[in-house]
Amino acid sequence: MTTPARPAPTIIDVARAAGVSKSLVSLAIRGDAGVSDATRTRILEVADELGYHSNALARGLARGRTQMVGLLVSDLANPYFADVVHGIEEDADATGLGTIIGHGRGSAEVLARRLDEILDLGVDGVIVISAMLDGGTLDRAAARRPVVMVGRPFAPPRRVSVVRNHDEHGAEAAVSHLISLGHRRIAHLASSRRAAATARRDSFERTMRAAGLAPHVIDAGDDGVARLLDRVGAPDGPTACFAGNDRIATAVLSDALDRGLGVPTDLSVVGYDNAEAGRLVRPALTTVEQPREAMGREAMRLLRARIDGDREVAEITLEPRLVVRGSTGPAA
Amino acid sequence: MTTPARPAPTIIDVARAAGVSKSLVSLAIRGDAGVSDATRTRILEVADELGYHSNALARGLARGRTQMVGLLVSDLANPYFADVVHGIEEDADATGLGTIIGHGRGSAEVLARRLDEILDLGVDGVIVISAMLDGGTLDRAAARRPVVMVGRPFAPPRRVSVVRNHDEHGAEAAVSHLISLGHRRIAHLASSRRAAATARRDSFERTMRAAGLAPHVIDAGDDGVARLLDRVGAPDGPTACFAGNDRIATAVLSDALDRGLGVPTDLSVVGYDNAEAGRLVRPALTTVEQPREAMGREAMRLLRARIDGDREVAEITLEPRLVVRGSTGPAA
DNA sequence: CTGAAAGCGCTTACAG
DNA sequence: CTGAAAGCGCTTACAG
Repeated sequence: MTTPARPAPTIIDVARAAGVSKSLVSLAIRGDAGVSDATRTRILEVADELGYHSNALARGLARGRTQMVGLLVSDLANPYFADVVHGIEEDADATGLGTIIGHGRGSAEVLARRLDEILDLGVDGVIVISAMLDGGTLDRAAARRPVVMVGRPFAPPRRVSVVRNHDEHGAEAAVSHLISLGHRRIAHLASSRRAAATARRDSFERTMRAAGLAPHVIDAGDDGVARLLDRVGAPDGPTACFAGNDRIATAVLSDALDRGLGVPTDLSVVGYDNAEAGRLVRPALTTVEQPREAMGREAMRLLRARIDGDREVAEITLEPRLVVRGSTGPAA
Repeated sequence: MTTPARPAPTIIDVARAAGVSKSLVSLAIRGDAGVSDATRTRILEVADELGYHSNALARGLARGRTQMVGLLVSDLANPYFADVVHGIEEDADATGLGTIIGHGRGSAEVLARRLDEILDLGVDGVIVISAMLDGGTLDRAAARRPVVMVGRPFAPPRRVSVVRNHDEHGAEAAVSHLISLGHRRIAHLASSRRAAATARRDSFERTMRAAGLAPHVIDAGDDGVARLLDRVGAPDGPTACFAGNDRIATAVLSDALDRGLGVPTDLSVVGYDNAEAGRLVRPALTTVEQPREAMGREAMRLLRARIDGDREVAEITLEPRLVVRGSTGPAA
């Protein structure tokens, strides 16, 4: 029916209606001391009646600060992001900062574009929850505003603070758990070539060798799950599998059950991430949990410090923990 | 090391460096005709060298348009949103609009706050992917900018366009499927008291009665799943269950298996939403799929029309479809 | 405690 | 094809 035709009331309309100058309205609305209580109350009432909303564009332009931070995520569907964002927003809410989210839809190119758009919008800082962006892109962003990354870059760009989990410790915990259950032929399904995946893989190999066992690594892409399952039950086949993330681990679980293999009787399975799906499947998934909300909170702390003028670039590594459920059991 | 100390170059810096007036720079950057190719090229080169970025705040303030739309979601972790957002962004990308996402974290109050923040930021329109917001809040937003809602409100606010799926048809398809498999004692686990849930429940009851069967409805909250499973196997106990959404359906599945019940031998289960988890669990979940990406695209189409001055408020209902998997089978 | 003035970085008619 | 000027809605010293 109606379009938002009527132009939005401005500070001038409020000033006129309240019979004061526009600077006074500005002060009153921002809660500045030095405006009498009576006047402030009256001005706020008038503003409310008129349906006045402060124009954030004009405010940001005049102040050079928007009190907004941008959150860049590469993939909304991945629940990992939801938890990190939760941690970030808890801190942001408590410190009076607004958050807007930009979404890369799984593409580094789209993500970089969103990053630019959000910087153009004048946010006071940015948290990139993704390891997708290359160093150059991150560094160019960091030249404009403070940038914190949650995740694990290959080489931390000079001007970007990083919050990540200790992938080596997480992988070690997963593999040690399997070894302590008596498994000796353990395969690793590597998730990707990114830094976190590489660290988990390296740690898998080190932990196996330290126990005097031969590490066996399979690339998860290109039918890796099928190739793994083909060998289960063979004389020298694996009795356990450490998957690079929960998505792969749940695929192993589903496909194993579809083949009539028992989990954990024929194959023990460990994932990484503690995704929600791992709690729903049966047997429920043993996995490594990153402290996602804590990572978000730390990232926001670092960003606030940078926004407030701290020049220090930091790197924070948080400890993951093993969550044991039904998908792992004693070796046959 | 370095802070983003150096103030960002403006159109004036570019003008000076290129030896032209600042209005000319503005025209050249926006690709206005009426600037010679040679001049435009030179100006763009200079802008690039200087690392110039157009200030979206200033641009938006001057033009009254930001070419940005706001997307409000109540819960990032729910994959339903990711697909709707995907559809929206496909259209937005193709039509040159940017998108920023505001996140309600499961709270109507937080969501309403984000909605305000994003409107203050001067977006050209808003898509609310949630049925959480009350009519008053939506209507107040619609008084400021065009608003489209994806989901099902109880009473569509006068000024808000709506895109939703046909819950009645979806529920009917689910129940008819069970009836055609020979089930006669079918229970419905109602998910909430919201409009979509109510529509599914009503349709369940109508479909059952039309088939001469007695509808049995259980509130999913408050241990509803346990109360349902307690009765499975009893002489007059249910042999099938239509859950109001996939989250509930997968809980039924997990809990049934934990109790040693067979699915679908002892109990057939149907969900609603086609969430990813339903594909991962075993048996995989039979469910009703909403055309989520299409709903997003339609919402964006409606919003663009409104932004371009169309005053028509529309309501679009898309058809869901049944996805049959392993969790449903013939009645014993 | 209050008001007039300049400025944030851009766009947009309007003259040349 | 190019330049000077006003204005978008706010904030911020600066005088009173």
